[in-house]
Amino acid sequence: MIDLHLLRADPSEVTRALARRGVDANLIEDIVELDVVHRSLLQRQETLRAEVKAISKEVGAAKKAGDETAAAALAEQSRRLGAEEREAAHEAELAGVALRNELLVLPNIPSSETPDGLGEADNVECSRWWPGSESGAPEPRYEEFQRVPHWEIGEQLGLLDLERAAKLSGSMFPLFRAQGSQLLRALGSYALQQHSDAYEEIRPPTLVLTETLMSTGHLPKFSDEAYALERDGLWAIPTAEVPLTSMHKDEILKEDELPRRFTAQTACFRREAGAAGRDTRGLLRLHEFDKVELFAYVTPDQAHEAHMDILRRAEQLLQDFGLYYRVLDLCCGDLGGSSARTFDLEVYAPGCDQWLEVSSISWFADYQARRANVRFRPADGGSIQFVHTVNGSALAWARIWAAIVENGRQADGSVVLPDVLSPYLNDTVIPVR
RNA sequence: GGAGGGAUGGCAGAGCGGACGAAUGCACUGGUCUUGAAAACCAGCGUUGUGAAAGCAACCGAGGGUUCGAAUCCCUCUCUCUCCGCCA
Repeated sequence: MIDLHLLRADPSEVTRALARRGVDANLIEDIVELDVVHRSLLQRQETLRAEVKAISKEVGAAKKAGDETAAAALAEQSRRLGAEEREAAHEAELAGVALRNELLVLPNIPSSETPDGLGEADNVECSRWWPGSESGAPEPRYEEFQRVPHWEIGEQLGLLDLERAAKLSGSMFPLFRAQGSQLLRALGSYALQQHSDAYEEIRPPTLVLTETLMSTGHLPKFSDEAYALERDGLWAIPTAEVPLTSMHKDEILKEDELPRRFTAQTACFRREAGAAGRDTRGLLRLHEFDKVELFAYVTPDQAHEAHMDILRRAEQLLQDFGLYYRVLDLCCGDLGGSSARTFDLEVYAPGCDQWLEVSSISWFADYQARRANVRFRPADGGSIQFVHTVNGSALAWARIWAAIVENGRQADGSVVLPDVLSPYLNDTVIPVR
């Protein structure tokens, strides 16, 4: 949610900023008008309420003085005003709900640093890395034996059983086997261990309340994207960002306990409703996948550094795995609705010859914190304000799994895994069967 | 799932129709005293909405109701504690 005060104070500035991501100016005008109406209704109600309270006091005084006639007359007057107040309250309530509903679907204001642009094609590539790139090695070239997609390798070596997965859950659900499953576990363990120096490890619930999914901005706008358990009023989380953002819901933190950093690995569930038919092979797009998330509540001053820390850590993991990747600075048009600025990390998978998005690292300013009502008390005694939130994947494992397996394929068909994973594996070589 | 108890300010805990935004204690902040600290004493000490301000309004788990008036009475829900049942 963006700040209503900001909208009141400078509607044209908000309109200009949101136009960068294609929001219609009329929508903002409507909200400003609704706000004026809402406040005047609220004021009318509160005035009536104050009168009722004042007269009620007089009733008590009159009764105490033994003047029953006066008391009855005052009570009658108060009753009439009370009826009026209820009516006013109802109107104010309706206006308030309408205002809130409009505000909830309004996206965040993009950072001034976020590049202009309307779609994917306008994202800015900031950097590329590949093994040896620091010391001037040329961009990687791939051997013919690395040009085998992971779903074929997975089947050949008994690492992946998508056919049986479909039998259980339908398409786009993975089933890892043997060393394939171990690789997945190793990836998660390695990452959580790497982050444990500064990020508290959390294992949150995977099913959450509607309001929890509201806080991050996934609802109300994107309900088609999430799995719902209607009978119980619960939603399957699309990312650990969701429970982490609401962990301190309705709390006021102390400035000196910020930043608070968390890391969590969870299953992530996505209906991928709008993506029917796209990237459906193998592990490219799944309804369920495991992901380690990095998250922090910060002060506005700490936000930039915290955002960069997550980016650095995600990149470090990719470098540890020796993967060829690029960093994209998402333009306004491709930015998620809650985000002010986002970097995407894409890994090159030689077997399917595609860049795979494996991380999305975002600064939300106070947009999510306002929805989740997470605030902090400044150390200098200033007034309470909303925290900022930042988060990013480090990393989304299914696609990393695919990239590692395709990269590591040897001429004989076996697969060599990154050395850094050896403490978590029996063997870093997956042999031909 | 069944029976019973509970939910009040940072914490503990009183209040159980009008004088309650809420006693008291602890914690915290400022002051006096002291070379400094402790103790003692004095003062202050929640959040939100609205407003230029004074002020007005809301908040005693949440939502609804009764009443001229609700922290206080009634209903529903949530969470929690104890006991029973079931279960990884």
